[in-house]
Amino acid sequence: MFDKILRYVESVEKEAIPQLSVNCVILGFHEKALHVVVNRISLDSVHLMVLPGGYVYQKEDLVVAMERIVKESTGLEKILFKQFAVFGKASRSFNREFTKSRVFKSKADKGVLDWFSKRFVSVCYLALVDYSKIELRPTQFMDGAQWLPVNKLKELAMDHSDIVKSACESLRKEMPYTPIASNLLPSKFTLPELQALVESILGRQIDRPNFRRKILKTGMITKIGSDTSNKRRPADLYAFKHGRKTSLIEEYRFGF
Amino acid sequence: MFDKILRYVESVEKEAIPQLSVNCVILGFHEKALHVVVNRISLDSVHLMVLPGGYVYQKEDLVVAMERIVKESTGLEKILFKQFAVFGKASRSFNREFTKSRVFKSKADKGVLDWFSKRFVSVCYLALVDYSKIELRPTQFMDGAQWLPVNKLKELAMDHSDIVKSACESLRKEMPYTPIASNLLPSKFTLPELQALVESILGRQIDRPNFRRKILKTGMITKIGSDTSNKRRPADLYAFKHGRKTSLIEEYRFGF
DNA sequence: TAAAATTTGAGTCATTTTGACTCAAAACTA
DNA sequence: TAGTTTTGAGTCAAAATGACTCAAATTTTA
Repeated sequence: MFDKILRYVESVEKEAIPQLSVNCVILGFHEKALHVVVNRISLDSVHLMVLPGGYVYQKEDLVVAMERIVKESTGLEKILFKQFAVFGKASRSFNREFTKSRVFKSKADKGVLDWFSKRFVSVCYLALVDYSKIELRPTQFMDGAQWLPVNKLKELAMDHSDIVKSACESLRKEMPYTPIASNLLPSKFTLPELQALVESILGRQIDRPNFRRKILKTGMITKIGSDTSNKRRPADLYAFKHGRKTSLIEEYRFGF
Repeated sequence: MFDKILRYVESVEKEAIPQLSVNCVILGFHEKALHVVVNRISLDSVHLMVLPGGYVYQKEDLVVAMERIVKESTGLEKILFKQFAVFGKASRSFNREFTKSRVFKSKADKGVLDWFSKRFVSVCYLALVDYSKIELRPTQFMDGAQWLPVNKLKELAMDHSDIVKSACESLRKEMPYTPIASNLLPSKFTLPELQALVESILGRQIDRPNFRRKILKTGMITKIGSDTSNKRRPADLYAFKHGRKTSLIEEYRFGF
């Protein structure tokens, strides 16, 4: 069991930059809450919750590695992303996860222990995707990715919980400058939906009439029809004027 | 000549994370312009202009490596810094600098060529320092660091010019949220001095009376006396209320 | 030595933006 | 049909903004 993984890891390592990894905080918006894609690694009865990530191949651009990793987990290409942090403490390895587990203790051979003790520097990206367009894919040695709401996030392995926190911080900071939301919503949406998204990113409530006034004045969205609705009074439908973005460009300024 | 360098590099490499480097964009403010610290590597008659940088040792935190590099070039500790980008294209090496130079072509042995062809992923930090407190130090194999104004920057080696540009972009974005300036100015300064700094970061002029009004309303600075002056009407002296910062915390909000 | 020029500090004012509201319309509920 | 919920539209006082003018303090120059 461990042998198989170890052989796989070692074969990948040969073509990759050693001790360097990419981790992706893939964020989507669902039921009025930000969600993040988390993978579960199962080794016998031990389960590690980790962010999607991996090595960077020698002949692969860093960004291409990131896009490959996002595609592996979500199937999506041409996503909006941002490099927001690098985690690189000297003590940064899976060693703690390894040694605190009895299963690892008993069954592990030296090779696995070595790999789990290896120091990694991780370049972290956040990726914003349309929740409704995703079909999560199990990847090799991962028994299924899943969406978890970021605010009620369980403990992830190593420092991956910190990475998610840092990603949300970064998103919140970027918010006032960019039409970020266009990548987290379906192409057609209502103002209340957009407001719920902005509120969940900023982490605070916004007065509804004021939100409407401000967001419309930026000129970043256009009304494209009515209705769709389900409950109560039908809401107007809007779309971002320039569609989805794949890079963060300062175009509009607004602050809440 | 090359042998000596090669032996040095190889000895460092053994204790360091391979193919990973840290580069620092050390910024200071002088004569109404942002300046950046640049090192000159001389190998025979070939001169490379590069940003201060280096390896990360296996037992060294990433941030500690960055601080070590800044200290090597400027002598300063406890500086304000920010990780702002990672440069990691697959083609990223000094190979071009190597092959385009006749001196390298004729004299180089295989070891040097190999090192210069090695792909590096560089984690980039910007560091904000008080220009007046710096004494630039020559480091090993570097014949002297120097301050260069960022807007009339000559071509640096590899992609280091792009790194500087990216750093300035990042600084401009951070500006409205943080008392950044406190680390780029002497502890006592006049409002016109502060304004010149802010203008050089934002890259545009600001109305003087309006600047005064806004900056005072944030409450981040206090008047601590008069005069010092040199020319014309003496200006009031100010200091940042909470001194210098070593981390970027959102405390004040203002936008120009 | 007085007038001019330069730099800094202080103030005005119309316009815009903001934040906290109310109110009505359109649907569903019961 | 009355009540509830959700969305869209509007009001209004206070604050912020941008474009100004003007006076004070100093040096320059004539």
